[in-house]
Amino acid sequence: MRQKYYMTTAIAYASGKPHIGNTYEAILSDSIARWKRYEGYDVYLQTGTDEHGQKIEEKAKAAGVTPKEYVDNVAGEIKRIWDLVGTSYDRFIRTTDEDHVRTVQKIFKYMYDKGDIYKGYYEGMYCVPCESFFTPSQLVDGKCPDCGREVQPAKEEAYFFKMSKYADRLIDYINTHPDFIKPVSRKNEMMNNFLLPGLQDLCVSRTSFKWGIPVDFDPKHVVYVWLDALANYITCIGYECGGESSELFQKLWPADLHVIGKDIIRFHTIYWPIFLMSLDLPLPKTVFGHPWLLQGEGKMSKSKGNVMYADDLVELFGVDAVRYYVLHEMPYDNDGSITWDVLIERLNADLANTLGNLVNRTVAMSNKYFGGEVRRTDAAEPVDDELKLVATTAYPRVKKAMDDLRIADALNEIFNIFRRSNKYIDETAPWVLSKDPEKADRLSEVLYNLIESISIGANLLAPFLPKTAEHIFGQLGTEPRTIDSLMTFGVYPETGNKVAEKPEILFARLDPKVVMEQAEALMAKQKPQKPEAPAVLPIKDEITYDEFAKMDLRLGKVTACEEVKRAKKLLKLTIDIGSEQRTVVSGIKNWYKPEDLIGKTVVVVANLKPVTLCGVESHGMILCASDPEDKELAFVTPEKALTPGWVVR
RNA sequence: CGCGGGGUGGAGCAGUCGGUAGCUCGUCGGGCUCAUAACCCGGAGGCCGCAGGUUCAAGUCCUGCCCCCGCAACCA
Repeated sequence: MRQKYYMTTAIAYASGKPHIGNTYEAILSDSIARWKRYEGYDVYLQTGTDEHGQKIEEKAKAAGVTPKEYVDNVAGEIKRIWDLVGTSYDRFIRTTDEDHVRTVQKIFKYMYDKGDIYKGYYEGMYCVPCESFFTPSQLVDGKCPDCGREVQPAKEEAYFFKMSKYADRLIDYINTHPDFIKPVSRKNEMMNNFLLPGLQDLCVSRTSFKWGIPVDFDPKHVVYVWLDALANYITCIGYECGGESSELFQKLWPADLHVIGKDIIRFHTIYWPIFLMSLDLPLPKTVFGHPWLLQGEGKMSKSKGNVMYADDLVELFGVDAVRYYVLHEMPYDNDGSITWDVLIERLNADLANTLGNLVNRTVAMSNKYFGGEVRRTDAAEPVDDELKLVATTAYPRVKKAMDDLRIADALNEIFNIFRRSNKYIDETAPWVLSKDPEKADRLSEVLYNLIESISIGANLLAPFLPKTAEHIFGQLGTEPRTIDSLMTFGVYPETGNKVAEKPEILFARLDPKVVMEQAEALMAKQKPQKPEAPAVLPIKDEITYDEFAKMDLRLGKVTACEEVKRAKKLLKLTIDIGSEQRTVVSGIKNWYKPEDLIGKTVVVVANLKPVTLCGVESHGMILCASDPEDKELAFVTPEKALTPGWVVR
């Protein structure tokens, strides 16, 4: 019986259309899955969408549709893109699927009955985008410690999970299972930052919004999205909480590999294992946190107008070109990057020149010299040995790279066959052999060696570029073969086989000029709304004198000034306003050095409500003049030296 | 000391156990003509961020420092 291999992608958050960086995970996982299948495993690949949460509820509201309508639309889009890039998943789960919802409710109840979840009362600060609560001590400068955005005070009755109960077991598991977290650098991060300092109990329910899985025995609560989302890995294959799980589940669990982005490692290596322990289920074998695909230097974002989408790329270059690029360009531990010019260069150099041209010239020669008939003659020469060696040792090398999840290295190993083959053509110079009728056997052997080498390469390539591999098989007049046969040279029929009559272009060379024009057209579509900052800002709405008179402006003299630590733009000023020394924080570090300001007389808004900025309380603000884009800035100062405390009006 | 990632020939990256610094692209020169102006060979080009230290030997280990990038963060 074949050994099972259960692997998953993270389910994609259905808040918007995924870009090529998100799509990378599907392509990566699919390639691993196809590779494992080729190796003989009985692979089950799971993917899907994560569809609950306050953020989606809000997005739907903004779009004027129900949350369900909203996620139906986005999930459809995600599935379409996953299909487009050829993801060979066995199930595409949605967290709104009925079976998932039901099982999550049971899981919640089970944990509650077991005492791992208890009801409490939550008082704290809530960050909407992160869907997380924080205690005041966890906040950073009064902001969300994860994303840094505004948090709102919130109190709610809530359910908590006793994380601490399982922490020791988890630490022990991580320490005794070196393959659990990959790459290892992430493991240290988790240990040092979360586990060793001590885990806090996790709030696992919400009452502040509705779009989630209701807790069935207390329906004003919905299940925390992460508990909901993570559970997909077991609900998807038929886990039955407290009952008889499906055969599929019995066979597949525990998962062999969770492929996830490096940003959600914490959820997968801490919370998820602990939830599983609570359910008395074994833990997944490996969690692989892959790096991100960045656009050039920076992250892709709609506001930058630099987002690249898989469907656009596929339309321009074809599926396999896109797959090749993202797989090849992604280092193991560092973030990869995608830009239009590197994309063009890669595709031309590797796919068109090295691979496409190789297949083309080989097929062309075979037709030209032997009418396409392939025949092995055993007219071997020492020069053949190295080619054969490269071809027959490629599989173990690729396997090693794949076992380490180093996909880019694996591809490189495969391309070494093609590079070596091109060189072999030069070494043997078939066009010279063809001129001598005596050398027909040798010529035939040379072409056989090439065709066999390319076949081996194409077989290895199939998990990564399935369509291309098929295309090559068609060109060579052969079929996929078993993985073990790749270590034997000479599996291609020794006689009686024919290659395609006319070589077909595998990958056409791209003209950078043309492609860049298309690219710019695409990018331009993204940012239609880009209002140029006007030279002069419009005048604000009228106010009454009384409203103006509420402001208390005073002259103040700067007596001390220093930088605010951890802040890039802030200076902390101490200002004598006659009656007292005021501390004012101002975002003018880019324009002034602290020592420049000491002794200056400035205008202070003296009755402004104090706020805390980067941990420093600012009581008042100083008046500055600047252009609309804040390129130039100067504080306002009286034309004559006057006494601090005097009123400005 | 907010978090994280880096500094290696023009660009992008590899460098596992410390032992002659490699790969892809580009560039220059040459070759070939089967092929998609493609393919093959060769050259140039590196104080491996800086400074100390350990060592027979350091890109690799230790200490300190500098710089870059992403995220976050407040411009009251």
